[in-house]
Amino acid sequence: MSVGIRHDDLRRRNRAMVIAAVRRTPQPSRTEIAATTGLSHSTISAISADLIDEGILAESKPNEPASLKRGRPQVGLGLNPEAATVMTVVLSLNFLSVAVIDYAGQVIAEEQRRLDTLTMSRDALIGECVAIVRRRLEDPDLDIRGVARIALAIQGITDTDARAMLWSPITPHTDIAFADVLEDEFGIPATMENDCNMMAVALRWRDPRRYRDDFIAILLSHGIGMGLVLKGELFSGTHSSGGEFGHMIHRPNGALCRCGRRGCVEAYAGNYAIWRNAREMGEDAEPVDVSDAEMRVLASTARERDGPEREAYRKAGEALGFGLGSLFALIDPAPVAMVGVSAAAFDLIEPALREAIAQTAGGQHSKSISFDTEPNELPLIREGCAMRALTFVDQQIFAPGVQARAGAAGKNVA
Amino acid sequence: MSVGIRHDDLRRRNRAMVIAAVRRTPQPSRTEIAATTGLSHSTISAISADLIDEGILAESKPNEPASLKRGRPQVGLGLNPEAATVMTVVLSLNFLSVAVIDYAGQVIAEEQRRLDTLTMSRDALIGECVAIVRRRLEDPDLDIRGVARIALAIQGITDTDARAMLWSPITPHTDIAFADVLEDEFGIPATMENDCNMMAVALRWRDPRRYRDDFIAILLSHGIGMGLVLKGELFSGTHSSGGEFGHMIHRPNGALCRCGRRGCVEAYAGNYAIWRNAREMGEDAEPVDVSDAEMRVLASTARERDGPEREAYRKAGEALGFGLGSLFALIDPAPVAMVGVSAAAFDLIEPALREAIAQTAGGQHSKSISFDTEPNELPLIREGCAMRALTFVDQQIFAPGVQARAGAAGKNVA
DNA sequence: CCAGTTTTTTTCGAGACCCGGAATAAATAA
DNA sequence: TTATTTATTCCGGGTCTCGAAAAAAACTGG
Repeated sequence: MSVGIRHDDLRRRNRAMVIAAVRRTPQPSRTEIAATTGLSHSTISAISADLIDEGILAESKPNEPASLKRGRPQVGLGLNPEAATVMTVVLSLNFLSVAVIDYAGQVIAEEQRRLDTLTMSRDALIGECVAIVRRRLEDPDLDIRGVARIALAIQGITDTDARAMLWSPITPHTDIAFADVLEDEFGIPATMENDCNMMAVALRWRDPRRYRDDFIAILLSHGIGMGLVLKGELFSGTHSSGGEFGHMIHRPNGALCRCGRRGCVEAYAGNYAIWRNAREMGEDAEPVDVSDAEMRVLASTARERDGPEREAYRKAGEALGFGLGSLFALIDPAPVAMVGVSAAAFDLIEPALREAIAQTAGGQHSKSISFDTEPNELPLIREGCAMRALTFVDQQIFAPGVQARAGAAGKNVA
Repeated sequence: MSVGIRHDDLRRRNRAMVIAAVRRTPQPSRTEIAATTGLSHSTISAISADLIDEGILAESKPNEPASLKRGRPQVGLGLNPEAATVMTVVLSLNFLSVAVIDYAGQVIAEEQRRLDTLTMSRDALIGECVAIVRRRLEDPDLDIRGVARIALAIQGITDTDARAMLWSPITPHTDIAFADVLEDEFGIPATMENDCNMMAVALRWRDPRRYRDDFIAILLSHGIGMGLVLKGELFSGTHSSGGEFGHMIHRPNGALCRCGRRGCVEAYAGNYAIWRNAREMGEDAEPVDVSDAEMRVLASTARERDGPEREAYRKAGEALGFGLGSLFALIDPAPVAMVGVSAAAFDLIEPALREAIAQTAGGQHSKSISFDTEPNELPLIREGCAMRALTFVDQQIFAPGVQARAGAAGKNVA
């Protein structure tokens, strides 16, 4: 049941909109902001004066007088880097990394650590996360007046409220409320995000032209994950982070998947699936970890000669193609970004993928569907987390009067 | 790029909210409205006074003084039936039906017609629609001061802007901009809706408890269609009405589908698919029309004895189950309503469906997924159209200041 | 170099809206 | 009849946005 707009909401929303406009565009002038938001010049003037007073925005120095135009030169507004700080925590297989980011989005400190996530106890895993955050918070080199928000990303399924990890391939433990743990420990609002969703968020900030309102980010790694932006909003399931593209059914009762079921897309296109097909181990072979280096060797072998390696990539392409076809039947085609180590082998995957997709209802214009590749997922995930945390700060801290707690409240704007 | 909230938007939105509150609840008092919208009593009082002045709302007579409570009795507000009129046009296989609905949602006139949609020329089909609308508009018995909006529903794919039918199984013609045709002809705003989406809208109005924020309506008829509500909003594709559940891939290179491709869910669960399996005609048999009566006979045969009929329903259940499993992998499980003639045979479908869904990632709690059945789709579609048209009137006509044109503007609130 | 032109930004007054609290209205209970 | 309770309206105050006008800050050109 949607709620009425109270009078004081008005200013709050318009403030948030101004901040968002400044974050989106490099150095917008007040006039530009007025144009994009549709508000009057006077309003923008008043709001930006407030924001500058509060130290959230700053006028940029007229260092570039390359105006060339006639009238009064417009003065650009920028985010004040010192207005706030956020922290990102990315937890992936055997790897934990945190970064401290200033309000303008620059990394000001980071730390990375290898650990054995698969065998660690639940408490040890949580403990490592808490410890690494604490080390960054207490770093004497840094004058962190206060971290305003922490965004964690993990490979796996998270809940809709962005509080907890429900299930993850990197650890045998389930239902860990990381967000609550960090909030209780440090008193800083935190959210728990899905890695592929963060990839999608990052892609949108990196290239808003290509990744605007509707697009798909697919992680081709050990498992297959997806982040989906529809109508400008990050898509999530009704209870969980959803978008488990890798576990759509490709062939009923087909190959054994890491999730224990059969016939999932991942059971044909995940690293372990490509590996066992290339080694002709059979579709029921127990999923094993394959290093990125091994996958790269596999890909070059497949490029060199026609053999089981090439066939394995073909099968992966087929599974991805039919899966995408089914997805497109539901949401219509959209630009796709392939991310992760197997994205570097997309040349081996693409032919079979396109052939499969052309046989589906969603693939009617399969020629026009465009794919982009990005072999390295980690930087994307970190960037996405940073933007997500900063966006929360924009909306909640600097546009006061709204209840905190992420997820439901914050309308998943990517 | 979202736009700022201007000062005059505020009243407009809050007016729309009050109207929505009155439409949702039977006879809410001003106090109740204040509670549900979160606005103050004074504001609600002012807005409702305006709306009553304008003839949009009306105070209900205190015909039921069954107050039982102590203080001043609350006076209920209701929609003034004469405030406006809308028209629904439902176009299905060989059948055209229109209804005139008052502002309170009561049918005040209707007309139905059989026609041979499959063989009609494009112009004849459009002509019939225009003619039947014209007859209702010019009906001398009716004092229609003006129809404020027309909602058309058609079986098939429509575009995101709700202007045109892109493809439909009921006619060989494609890309008919019905909404534009009617707007040009009568000067009344019109939208073109997908039949299954309207089913979902209607279900939500009929039973808001069960069908609240997330649910699925599946049409089991000649073809398989779906209407999907996620997070309280009607789901649509990026370009088309989307949600083509029937054309998700069940078995790559499997049975021949009406759409010309192979292995779609519909090729196992559509009426024609069940029919050809029951008759053991093979999966490549050309799809044929099967009457509802014939399907009912088939279902009772399947109930009586174990044979190809029962096996056909089992296969349908399996396809629907794996399809739902894939869908649930993407959106998480949600309540499902099965609508249409084969919903009456859901007892034959359900066992295989549940078995299949249990083998998928989305079906983890398959026991708890609840199915409801409704054998008759037409009344649902009509109701959905009526509510859709009325909601548009609520938002656009009576809360002025917003650009007309449906689709994009009107945020698909179900 | 200074007045005119152009463009951006700020200022100011007016109007609209919402809110809280007080006042009023309309019923029941005693 | 009076007290009590609940619903609705009225009123004063505060805040917001807007449009128009003024001010600011450049450039242009004689």
